[in-house]
Amino acid sequence: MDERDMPVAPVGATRLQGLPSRLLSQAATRADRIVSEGLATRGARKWHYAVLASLDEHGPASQATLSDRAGLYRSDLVAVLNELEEAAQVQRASDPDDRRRNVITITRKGRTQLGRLDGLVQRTQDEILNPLSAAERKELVRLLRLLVEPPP
Amino acid sequence: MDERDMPVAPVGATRLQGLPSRLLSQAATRADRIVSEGLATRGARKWHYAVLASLDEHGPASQATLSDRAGLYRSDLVAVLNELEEAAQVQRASDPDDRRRNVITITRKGRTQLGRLDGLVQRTQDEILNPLSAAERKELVRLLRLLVEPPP
DNA sequence: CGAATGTCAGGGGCACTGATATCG
DNA sequence: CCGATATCAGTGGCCCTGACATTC
Repeated sequence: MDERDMPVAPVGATRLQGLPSRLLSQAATRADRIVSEGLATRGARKWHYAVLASLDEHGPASQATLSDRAGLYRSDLVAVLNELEEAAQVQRASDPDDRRRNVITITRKGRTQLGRLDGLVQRTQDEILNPLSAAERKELVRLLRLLVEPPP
Repeated sequence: MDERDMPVAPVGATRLQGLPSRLLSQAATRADRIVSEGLATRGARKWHYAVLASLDEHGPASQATLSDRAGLYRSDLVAVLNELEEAAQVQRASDPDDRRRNVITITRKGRTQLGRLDGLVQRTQDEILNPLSAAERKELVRLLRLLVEPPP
């Protein structure tokens, strides 16, 4: 080691390495990369998957409710829906009962795509959680849930 | 609830809500926002803190080693150092022993700023981990470490 | 020569903030 | 009038890649 690089402070004292916010960030970045690479092989990104899954599970919805359910901004949802519509995976129809709204519906093609993505995403989760045992995986999910949705 | 928004599929079946990669992403985003807001009150961003802390703990270093230690790209480090140098928190001097390199050194002002940031960051971590007990916090850090640095 | 270093230019995806026109 | 809805425009920070000149 070069003399200029000799530690001036105790080596074990590294604040950064154990900083929860940093660990979260690094883990999330790694996870996101794995998921994104997987989805990219099917021409999708994570919001495409989230929107399709949300539509499949909860049925047709307006863009506002879809935005709430999937967890992305209404403004960002527009572009995602444009792409999904272009791929004929969703249908965008103006709501006759409330002409401010669009009714978004998943199509047959959308369900087919979702089927492909589901298995794919499941495998990416396995890859991400690979270093953890089954019990540790459950515990991690539990803890993350607490961080994300603080219980009332 | 509007009839158009009634669930068509079983409600508990939500794939998204329990997806580890999504939970990681949401938790990291929330954590990052809290940390960033805190640092912003001192005119800093997270990479400023990481670089200052790294310099303080391991001593002066070239940009390449600093990039490795702090965990950001060399190309992105340049701008961060420009800003830290402008604030007189680090010194950038060309290395006489190897004229390709710069030697980055933390200054007195840099240490002062780091002192302020340290307490601040510590409080943000507490806020982030607020829903967890002490034991749960330790466990979360342990699990995240496993995800980030898979043991050999 | 090959390899490392600092720098710049640029893209991509995402979080987030407005403004605006339309409609209930 | 007030509020919600869809849309557009734009910003900022971050991840990441590629190129380049200089120096070892």
